[in-house]
Amino acid sequence: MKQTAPLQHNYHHGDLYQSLLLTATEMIAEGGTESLSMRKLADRVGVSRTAPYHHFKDKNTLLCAIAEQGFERVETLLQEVRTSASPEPLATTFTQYVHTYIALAYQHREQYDLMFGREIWRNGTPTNSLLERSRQHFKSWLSWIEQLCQQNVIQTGDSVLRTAQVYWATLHGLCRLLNDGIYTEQSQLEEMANTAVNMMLKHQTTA
Amino acid sequence: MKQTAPLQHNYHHGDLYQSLLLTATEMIAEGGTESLSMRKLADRVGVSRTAPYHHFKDKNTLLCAIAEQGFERVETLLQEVRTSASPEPLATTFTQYVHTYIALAYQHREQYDLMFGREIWRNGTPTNSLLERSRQHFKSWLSWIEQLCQQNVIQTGDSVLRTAQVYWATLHGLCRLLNDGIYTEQSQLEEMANTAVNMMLKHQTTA
DNA sequence: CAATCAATCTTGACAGTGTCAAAATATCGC
DNA sequence: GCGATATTTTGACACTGTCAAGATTGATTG
Repeated sequence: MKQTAPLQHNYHHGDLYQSLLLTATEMIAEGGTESLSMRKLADRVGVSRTAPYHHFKDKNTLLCAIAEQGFERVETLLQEVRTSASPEPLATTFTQYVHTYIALAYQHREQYDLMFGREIWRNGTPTNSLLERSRQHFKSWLSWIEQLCQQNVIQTGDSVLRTAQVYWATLHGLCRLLNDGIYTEQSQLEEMANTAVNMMLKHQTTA
Repeated sequence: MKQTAPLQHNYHHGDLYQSLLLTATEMIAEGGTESLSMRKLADRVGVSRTAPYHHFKDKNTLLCAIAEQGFERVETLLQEVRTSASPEPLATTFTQYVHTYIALAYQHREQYDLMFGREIWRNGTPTNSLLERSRQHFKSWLSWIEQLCQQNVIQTGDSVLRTAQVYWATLHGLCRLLNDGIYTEQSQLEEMANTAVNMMLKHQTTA
């Protein structure tokens, strides 16, 4: 509420909340979720072990906040792609999105793992805020697939919902396969993305 | 080497190796990888904390052994399906395999997560034995996809390798989506599997 | 300005983890 | 039975998340 408060050190540390979020994201990017301990984080930020607990109830809550930012990023990407009045045909736009999505997941692999990993969704408890944002993102995706179906870019005999689920699963599966380094490497990324797009767009085509 | 040794307690404990493997698998099935600690495992088997370390160098090694058994299971499934001289058309066989695979992944969800999760593939170090077996399984999958391509059950303009990778990614993505409880529930499993199969089999069909 | 109150941060503590080193024990080949 | 070897145990260490109690700081009110 106070906007005129002097920046920096308006309290003990300043904006510790943001500082924690930022540093934690860095640490995760460097060495994954496991390399992030609340104690090391506090150390790196320069506060005592338990200081973070006044800004994040849990380690889980902190992780949820980071995951949430990841969802914001992909949501932004999706919206940008959808609203960009590109002269390209919609199929091309879709293809580009797939490539960008996979590239993004690879670029922020650790955060991506966090977004969909068991750390939050199985062990931990997703924050309401995170739940909402992730659901909203899937709705955006669903809505786009619906549009693509209506405009005959995607032709499927199955329901839009199922199609959206399976298509996203394909995308997600590719990302995991890549991120986990199983059966493949990043160099094959482009080709695999193209193959995936072919599979999706030519799904039940009659010509 | 000794086959005639009296069963049970031929040493301190008996066949501790197998006992550990079995109990650990149980514990994982019950509460996931995180609920398995070396100490609790030792407790449950009835030995001291560090006894397991004479049979498994690491917790990592133990986990790899469990994951390996998972790969053995799916490999067995794949071989059975392929060699069963079914009167059904190959497309039907493929569809059945997809359903069974997903069902299996769901039934042994924690073990499945272990097989492909970051616990082993990122944090830990996959055992040579595990590496080999997982690679061999992908080869089997690749070989099947190749066969299906040759017999025109799958029609794709892309390379067999890329097709196999993307198809497996789709399958895997579905399993994760399901296992992690993101965007979907098990009740939608059948339909989603069908949608996925449709997408794969009608990939670039001309009729 | 002084006093109160709440927000923030620190120190101490606890139970839990993986795993190494050294000591104890049991089994087997001779 | 003896010595070697495989197996198990006890003790210890550094690390984790997080709770409770106390100390410090900032904002608020009189």
